[in-house]
Amino acid sequence: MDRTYLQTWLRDRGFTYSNAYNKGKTLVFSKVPLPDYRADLDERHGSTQKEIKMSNQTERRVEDLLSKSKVNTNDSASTSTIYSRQTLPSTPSSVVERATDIDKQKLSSQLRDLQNSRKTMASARSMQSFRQKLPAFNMREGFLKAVVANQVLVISGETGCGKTTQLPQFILEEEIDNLRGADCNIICTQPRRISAISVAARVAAERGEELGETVGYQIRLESKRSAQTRLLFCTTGVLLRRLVQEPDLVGVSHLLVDEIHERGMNEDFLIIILRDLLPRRPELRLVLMSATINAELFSKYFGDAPIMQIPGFTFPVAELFLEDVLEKTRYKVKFERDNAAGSSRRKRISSVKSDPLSDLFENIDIDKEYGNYSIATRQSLEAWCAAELDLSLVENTIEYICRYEAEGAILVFLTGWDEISKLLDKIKGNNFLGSSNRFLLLPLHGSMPTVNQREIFERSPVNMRKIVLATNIAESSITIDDVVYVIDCGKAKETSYDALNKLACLLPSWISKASAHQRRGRAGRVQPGFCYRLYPKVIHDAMPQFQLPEILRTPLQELCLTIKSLQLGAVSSFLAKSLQPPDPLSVKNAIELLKTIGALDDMEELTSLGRHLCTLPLDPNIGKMLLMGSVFQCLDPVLTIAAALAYRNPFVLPMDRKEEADAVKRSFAGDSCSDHIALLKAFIAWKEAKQSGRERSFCWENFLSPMTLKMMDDMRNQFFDLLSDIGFVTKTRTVKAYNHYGSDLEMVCAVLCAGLYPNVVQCKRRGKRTAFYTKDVGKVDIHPSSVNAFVNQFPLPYLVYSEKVKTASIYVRDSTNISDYALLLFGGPLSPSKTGEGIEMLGGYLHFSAPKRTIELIQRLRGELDKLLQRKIEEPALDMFSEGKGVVAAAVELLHSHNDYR
DNA sequence: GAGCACTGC
Repeated sequence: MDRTYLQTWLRDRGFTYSNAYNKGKTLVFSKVPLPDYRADLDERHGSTQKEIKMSNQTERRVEDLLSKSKVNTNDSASTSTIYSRQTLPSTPSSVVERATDIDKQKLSSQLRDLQNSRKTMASARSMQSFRQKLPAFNMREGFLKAVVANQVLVISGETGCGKTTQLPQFILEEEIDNLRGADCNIICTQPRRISAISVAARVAAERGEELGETVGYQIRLESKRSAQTRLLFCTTGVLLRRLVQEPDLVGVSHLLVDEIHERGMNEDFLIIILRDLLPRRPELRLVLMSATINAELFSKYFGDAPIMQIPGFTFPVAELFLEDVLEKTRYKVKFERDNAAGSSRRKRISSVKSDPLSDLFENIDIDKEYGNYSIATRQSLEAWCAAELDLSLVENTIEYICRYEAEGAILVFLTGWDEISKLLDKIKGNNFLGSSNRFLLLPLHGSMPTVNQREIFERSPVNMRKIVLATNIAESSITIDDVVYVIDCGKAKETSYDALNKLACLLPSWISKASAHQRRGRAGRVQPGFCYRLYPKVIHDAMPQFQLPEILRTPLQELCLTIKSLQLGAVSSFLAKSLQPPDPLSVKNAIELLKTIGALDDMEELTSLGRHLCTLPLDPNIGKMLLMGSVFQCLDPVLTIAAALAYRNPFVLPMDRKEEADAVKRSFAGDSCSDHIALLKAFIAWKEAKQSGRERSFCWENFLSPMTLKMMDDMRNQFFDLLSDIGFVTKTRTVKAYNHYGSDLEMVCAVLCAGLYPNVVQCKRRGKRTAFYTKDVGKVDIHPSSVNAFVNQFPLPYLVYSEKVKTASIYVRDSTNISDYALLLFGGPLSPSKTGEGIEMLGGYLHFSAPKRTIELIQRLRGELDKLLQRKIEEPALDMFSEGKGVVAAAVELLHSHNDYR
């Protein structure tokens, strides 16, 4: 049965697809119903009503300001005259395209002469002998013939076969040899920035040339390429952006898409576009590169395109499962204390939160299944709990390797920060390692400051064993060459998207077989290795073959916007062409959100705002925040906040000093009750420190990542350039020219509200504390890392947030406390209340009441503000502050007048 | 009272 069909079928019946597992050859689904948070929403907080109290003085001032200014609706400037469709200027034709045929012939022979002369160099010959050892080398002729004969080719090859560095290079050499050098334009996409750079550098070195000559790379905000560049390695995201301007990829002769087996969203999306593009570009050659594991899927998708297999080359890795590890190490698993008193595994099933794979094991008759193993091992298997990781078991396995096995680094795969931290403490506490200079114990996590430390990659000195405690980051992003022992706990935290509750989840779950294979391979890069799997073989055999593709695990608003901007037709019918189409409910949620923020109209067509948002490489909400920041003259802070939200949080999480780190973050936030303001202040302080040459110590003392801050700074510049491309700012002026309200935190928070809407939380007083509610899921908690965590009473009645994630509970991660007026003036559209004289927002979820006069005044101001904004969106160059001075001033007046909610 | 991982003209 088709998995997608099943997924929908299950969803409709309240089950989740992620509960699926393999039992023999059939897919089994456990009956864990999906909670529906919407169930009793009305009962819990539908009746709340916020009363707006506006002082007479404020009312008069607002009236006064408003009466002085009237925004004209400029009917003549219709949308179509400004944006007559996506008629973006076509890419400037490259040097090659402009060249005459004679020039081209000349260039082609120059390229060939250069290539030939480099082949004879001594360094090139040693490179050549290295290349000849790669399994891909023997496939050269067959591969090149297949590329000529087939428009689409699927290459499957394991790590170490050399497909990424060799195949694009073969094409390049062949084209240049045959005097087609001037005409060829090869692009090879990589999912990650680092691999795009390192692969390009490797290929350039193999060809004996500088990076940026015939071989170059391009990633966001960074490129090394020239007019001579014939082979470009770029991230998939860069190619997708290029497609917006150049839907037919004119001038590209060969396109290679690498790592498609990972099923990233960008790659899955690109593949749909390419399948449609191929008939329009019959001479374009497409090579899809995948791990062996699912090559057929892609071949089928492209009408049974031929598959070529390249054998891999890694050293053999011996594999031990839990039962073997127990037998070998003699470790005794202890029953959990709660269950100790004569309880059996059966009882545990009902008491511990479980999953199908864990249940599968819990239901096995140990004595029958493991008859060949010792009694001690069987007792341990009986006591072993699949649902929770036994850190002592991990520690013991490390100790065993250190004591009895030959030298070589150990890599331990764990699920997250907490496990890494606890295990580190445990090992340090037990001190089994003896003399500390014989071991190097390193935590490795994306948000830990150790991520960029050299010692992780460098070979540790002789007689010193390196032990790395890592998350999934070590599975593909970071490669540690000298690993000989891998310890795999079999789980990873995985994002999923619960479309029913519009909720992103981040929960630990069993990895796929493909992932387990990849983890094992990490032990065989330099010599034969060992993989200790801390879970039984029966669980491994029942693991799903692959992880669910990203397109089925993520909210889709940004993807939907891109589909509209590429003019690929109706979103749902386009996505239905996907390798595995997403849940229609996810698509519906995304479209609804885009309508809510005003990017799509009722007909699902792009609005003026939507067209602007397409040009920004950002999530639509953050893009809107950026536009509103430029419109309302607080560009500087909004550039920073948008960059942090789009990239990553610059605060690092050191393991031993987390209280200090929290305190620093709070001090940046001051009394703003805002994580976004904390980010902003930290960035400003970093800039100052950098100017006075104190960057390093500043970052260290304030728990900030210099690399992230640098990236944010670069992204700010990119955003400014993009805003100037669409006319919201003028390139000759600086950010300061658009920053009149940049220091006005009320205004900045109002713009945050405009961008983050409809991510609104109601703060409700419950005695001395505050409870938090959202429309979609009801009660939520403030994430403990937020500056707003453990605040008992807030000055203002609402929070806006950038992310809501279900982990241990449903958490709002980064939030900002905002007033009623911010919401009324900058939130979603207002509608008259169904019940009385008030106004409503978010389909009646938020309800405001006030005297008729006040309501009318707010509605009038909001109406004028909307008109002004609409004009600005359609005529970005409009000077709002001469046109709508009074309106903006009235809004500012109101934002500053909010009555204290406490 | 807790933080999988990537990425963008």
